[in-house]
Amino acid sequence: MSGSVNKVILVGNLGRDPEVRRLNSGEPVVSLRIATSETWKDKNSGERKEKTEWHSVVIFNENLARVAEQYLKKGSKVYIEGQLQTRKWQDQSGAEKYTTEIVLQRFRGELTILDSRGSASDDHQRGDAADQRRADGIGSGGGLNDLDDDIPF
Amino acid sequence: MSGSVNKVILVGNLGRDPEVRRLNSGEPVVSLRIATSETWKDKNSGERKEKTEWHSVVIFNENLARVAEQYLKKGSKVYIEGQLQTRKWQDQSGAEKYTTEIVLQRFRGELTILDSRGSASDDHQRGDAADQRRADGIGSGGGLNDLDDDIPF
Amino acid sequence: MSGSVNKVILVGNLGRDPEVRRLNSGEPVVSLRIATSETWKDKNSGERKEKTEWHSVVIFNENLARVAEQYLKKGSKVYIEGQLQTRKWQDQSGAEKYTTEIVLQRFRGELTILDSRGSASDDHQRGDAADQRRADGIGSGGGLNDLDDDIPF
Amino acid sequence: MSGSVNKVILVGNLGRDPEVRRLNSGEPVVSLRIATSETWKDKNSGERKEKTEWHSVVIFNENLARVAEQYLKKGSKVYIEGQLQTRKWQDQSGAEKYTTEIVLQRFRGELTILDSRGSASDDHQRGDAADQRRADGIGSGGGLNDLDDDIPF
DNA sequence: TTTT
DNA sequence: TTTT
Repeated sequence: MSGSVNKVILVGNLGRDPEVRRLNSGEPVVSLRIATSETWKDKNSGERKEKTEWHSVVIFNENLARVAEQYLKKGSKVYIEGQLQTRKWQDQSGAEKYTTEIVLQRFRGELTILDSRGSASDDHQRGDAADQRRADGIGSGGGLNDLDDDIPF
Repeated sequence: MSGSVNKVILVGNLGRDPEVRRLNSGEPVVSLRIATSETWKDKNSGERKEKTEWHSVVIFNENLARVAEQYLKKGSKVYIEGQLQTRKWQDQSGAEKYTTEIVLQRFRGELTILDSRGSASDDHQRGDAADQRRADGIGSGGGLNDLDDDIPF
Repeated sequence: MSGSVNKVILVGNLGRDPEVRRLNSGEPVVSLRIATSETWKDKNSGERKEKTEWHSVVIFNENLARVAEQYLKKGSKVYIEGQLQTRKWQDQSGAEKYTTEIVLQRFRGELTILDSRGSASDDHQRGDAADQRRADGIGSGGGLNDLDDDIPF
Repeated sequence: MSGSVNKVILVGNLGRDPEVRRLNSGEPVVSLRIATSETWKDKNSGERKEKTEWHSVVIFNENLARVAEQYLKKGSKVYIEGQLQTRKWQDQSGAEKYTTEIVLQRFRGELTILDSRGSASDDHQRGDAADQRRADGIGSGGGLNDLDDDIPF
């Protein structure tokens, strides 16, 4: 159809470390599990309530997949832009299932890291400045190198 | 979690007429089935290809539900803004299923009619100017009345 | 700054035909003037009111510039995605002026044509099917050709 | 015009503390100055470059204005959703000027605080957990009170 | 199941 | 004027 738009914008936190698969071509495909949540105060009880929604994100965009692999981990806060896609599959019993994912296709979508720590629940979180510069993708010093051209943030 | 965003933006066409349920309170809840699609030219075969994605939209926002009920029908083109929500349910065999929908909560979301054919809930779609003005929500003449205050487009 | 987003989404109509300039490289740069408007009913007078906002859009994205040049004209309805940019300039008297535009940079932004007529106020609007297919970018028949690979809708 | 959308989405940092004016009605109107920026590596020189864009945001939405007043300050990172609006005015010499702003109208727009330092209107930014919970709008303990119902994050 |  |  001409004239259609299919866009999802999420700001949320990773519930676990990114999962990386490789295509036959060697390109990484990264899956993220992202939580968004809303809080409100119940009109009746006066209690503060919270509802969390979990989103499955799949990154085929090669540059963004590499950024996700290198810089994201459990707890990271990200801005994500992708499109909705529903896949049909069969579980082990042969039952039909549908899964809806936010997909960042090749050359499409956006990913922006919103925290400068890079991590929340990491045991080994180093806080030194060099590490920080790497995590923010602005390190031009030694080491980041071939990824450096593509860092989109 | 503080600081999260969960937003879907769709521009697409209705695959069928809106479905209207009533809450116990009498408020309408409208379900839409919306198609978005992409076309591209296959690099190898040179063929033009198309992939259509179907989206389930549920409108709890009362004003927008009434607009959807009155003005949308199969084929209508709309701009929709809502949030992702995944529901768990059981089919008749007791198997667990998940369905992801774009939800327009009470007082939230947006719906804008993008074609000017518009007017629905009507077997006799007239093309006259008055009808058009109603379909565009700018009719101030007789008849539209109590909905008139709320028309969001 | 790491972690920033600058995004504008417009759905509106062209107030005049696109203006096309050429860079030294020969690439087209297309400027659009787009109207969005809101209508509401005045609480006191009960009158229906309307306010129109005009937006200046500049398309550096080469593929989208060519689509705009070929398919858009006064009255066309479009979905546009770009970023805000404010330019400082001097008028003939030397006074400082600022202009804020929605810019679609090279390889960035989106443009989707939302009407299938392509035009509103054209004297020569042909309505034949072939013309229609071209206007919607899905014509694979004769003539569209070298643009055909890039048509983004 | 029916069927239009005018939406701006920003993620950026405040360049200075919010400015608060009061309407005759006593409602606060808050102005923000927000920076977004892009960095890239120059193809030729290999240098890392950065371009910052500054945005003027005006919040008429009463709840969001109060949140901005209470929780934002220079350096805060926010997600903002509003609409473009261009105002004409005259400088002291009588020259015509235009200013384009991102406006959050009454009952419209969104504001989400993205950093957890957050808490403002306070010279003594404490880092304790209770303070953090308030800054994140999830504090249900004593003290936040009348704003508490409206906190949108 | 839409639209082109 | 921010942020990295």
